[in-house]
Amino acid sequence: MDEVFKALADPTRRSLLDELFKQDGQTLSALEERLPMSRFGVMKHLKVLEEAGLITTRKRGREKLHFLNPVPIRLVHDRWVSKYAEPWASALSQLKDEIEEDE
Amino acid sequence: MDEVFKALADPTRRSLLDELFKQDGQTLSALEERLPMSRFGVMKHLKVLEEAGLITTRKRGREKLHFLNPVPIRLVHDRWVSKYAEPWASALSQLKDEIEEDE
DNA sequence: TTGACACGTGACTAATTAGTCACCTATACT
DNA sequence: AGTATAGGTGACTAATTAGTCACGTGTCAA
Repeated sequence: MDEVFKALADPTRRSLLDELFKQDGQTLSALEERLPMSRFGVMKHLKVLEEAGLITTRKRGREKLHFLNPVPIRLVHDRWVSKYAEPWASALSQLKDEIEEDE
Repeated sequence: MDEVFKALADPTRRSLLDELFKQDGQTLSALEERLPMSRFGVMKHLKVLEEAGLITTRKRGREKLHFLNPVPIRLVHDRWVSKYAEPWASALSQLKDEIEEDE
């Protein structure tokens, strides 16, 4: 769980997920072309994403294909994000309190 | 947005949010007691959370009260998490593919 | 007004992380 | 076989981050 949050903390890794969201199953080389970074940097990020379970991989000959795995994000959503995102109504009352305090 | 993800990446900061979720409006000293960390460490984490907009603060005399703000998490949920969490059905078919591949 | 209390700041150290590179292995193509 | 292509490893540097500490400021209460 912690690994998922840490993996999502980096903008490069989020844009990698975005890339795979646009087109799933891309190779390392394909992903490298789209990022302003060396192949090795991309590799490292992909490794972090894979260890967090956010992507899965499959080998096809000498290529490695990368696939998005929505499961961990779903878990983060269910166990964590929804818990804090739900009190939406209370946010409004809190906003009201803040405005009142400025007076 | 990036600040929110980075703020959520640290387990200490997530547990601070948990603490405020249990009881909103706690002071620095109160939060410090619950964590195995010096006051200064907690202060730093609270600062990160505040700059990400995840908490808001209010002064009461010499105390500083900390309040949970669900808005940024809601934005993360709406703009980002839901995008990846929704393809739940596709996860199942992906799982199926993986099982087949192991054969 | 003295002393205790709650919080804040800047400097510092230690640990983690991002990114690159030289070099290597495995697959493909002719 | 020989060469190009796709990916992998370990070591290294630079940047970021976590955590602590000495010291300072504002507030309360006798």
